[in-house]
Amino acid sequence: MGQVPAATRTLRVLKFLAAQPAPVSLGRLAAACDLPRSTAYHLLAAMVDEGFVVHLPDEHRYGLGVAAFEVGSGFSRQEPLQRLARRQLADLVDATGESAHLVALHGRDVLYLVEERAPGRPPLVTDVGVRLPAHLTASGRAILASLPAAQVRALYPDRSAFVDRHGVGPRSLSALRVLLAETRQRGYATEEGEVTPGLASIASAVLDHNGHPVAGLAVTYTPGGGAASPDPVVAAVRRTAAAVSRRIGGRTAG
Amino acid sequence: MGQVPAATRTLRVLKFLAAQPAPVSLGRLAAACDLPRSTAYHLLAAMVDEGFVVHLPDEHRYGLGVAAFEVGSGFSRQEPLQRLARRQLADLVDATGESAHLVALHGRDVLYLVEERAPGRPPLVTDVGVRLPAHLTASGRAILASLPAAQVRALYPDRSAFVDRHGVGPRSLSALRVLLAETRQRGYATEEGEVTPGLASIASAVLDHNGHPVAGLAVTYTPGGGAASPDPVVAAVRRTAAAVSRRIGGRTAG
DNA sequence: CAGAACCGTCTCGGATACGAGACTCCCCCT
DNA sequence: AGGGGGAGTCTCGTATCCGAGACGGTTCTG
Repeated sequence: MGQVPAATRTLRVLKFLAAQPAPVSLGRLAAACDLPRSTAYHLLAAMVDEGFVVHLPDEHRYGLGVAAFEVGSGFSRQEPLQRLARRQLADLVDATGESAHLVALHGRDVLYLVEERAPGRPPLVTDVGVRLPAHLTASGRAILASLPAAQVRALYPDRSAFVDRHGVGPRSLSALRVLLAETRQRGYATEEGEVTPGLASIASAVLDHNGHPVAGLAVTYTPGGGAASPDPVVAAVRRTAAAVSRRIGGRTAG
Repeated sequence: MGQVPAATRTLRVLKFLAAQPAPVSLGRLAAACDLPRSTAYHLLAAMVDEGFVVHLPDEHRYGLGVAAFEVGSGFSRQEPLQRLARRQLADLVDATGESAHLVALHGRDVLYLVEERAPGRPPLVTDVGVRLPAHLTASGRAILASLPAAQVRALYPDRSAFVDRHGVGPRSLSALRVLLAETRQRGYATEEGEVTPGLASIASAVLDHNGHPVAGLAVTYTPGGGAASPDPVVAAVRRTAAAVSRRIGGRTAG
């Protein structure tokens, strides 16, 4: 648990609360975060004081407070990932002649953070701020492939999680697992026509310093559309993802 | 600092980072949060591990990480305040026959969280998700009036912070201070035609258990428009705000 | 080139924060 | 009524986390 248990636990509690659809009781929280009861009270009291948690006395529940919201929008305002990746994405576009983008995983969706369009390329459905189902996009698959299996399972508890856009793509957890295993084996993620018919993508994950994915980075192109073999694109995408990973002190994938 | 210093400090660091327009150096952070340097490293290491902070090694800066974003959107998903206040707002609308809403302060803006329209009343410019300058709205003024003076000053560092919509409203920090002092004296906040000409509002703040405002609650009406004196509305607004405050374990204002 | 300023890492001893546990309410069962 | 489960609060001793400080590296700056 590192060197600052109280801090780590506080953050874990925050993440746990953020993952809940509704405020939870202290019992569930303590159990889920593996906290002694008295410690849970200490922590929650501090979090309430700082406005990160609201206590709902007559429901015996704890929910997220407005400070949590402020922190979240602070991320959007600072755009640390955008700041880091924009230049590298532009270089990638120059090198490949194709459009590139950066996404973050958000629940089961990918959220487009940066988009660099190649001149003379068709506009994409994607745009900054747009969300798409992660399991259908190359960048989403790159992220999912770097997650522990347990987390993927938690994200996709049943078949209803597998929406599709054009009748293609995985429809079950086992199908997704096969896809992600192939992705890891291959060393990069792909998608062909599953987001937009006629367009394909190649993606790789940006990893932080303990190998957890923080973003996905992809190039979208028209397969067979005059472009040469995708091999140089693959190399460029992987190189760029590794470069961005390095800039956040992360490991380089694979 | 309560009983769990490490947790409290972690949260303070998060709030500080969230308030910065760009990633900051460790020196500035340690100074601003009044942390010993080595402690700051301990904390940041834990926060980086949990994904709440990104370290940008070649800029010597620390910024918010994706976990911060997830926590923020967790608040939006849970809607703890909305959950608490919706019913009370509906009762308020029934009692007054006027439209009512709940807002949170976000930077210098108020963000509309819940809106209950009274039947047969004109639609408002406000709608859930809309932002308006806090110093022009009644609910924003109610919140600002409950904040320590130092925080108000920090929010409005210079005249450029004072945008206006219809040429009315405070244009300087001192004018705002007078307005807020009047508000405190009066016991509730008002606004007349500063958001939309021809409409006025009466508001009161929702306070948490240490008296900090977490939301503002207002009724909007047409002044002199056939309605009786605003006194019963004032009483109803204050009663509702106190009721919501109580539901989050807060103090009742005044 | 010297010096200052800052960043990141590490060590280690003392103050203290954390966790076991006891206690009280309150609510929901039979 | 009696019993059980869970919430909230408090105490207290000790294992352990925090902070002073030293060290090395790098970047400015005069």
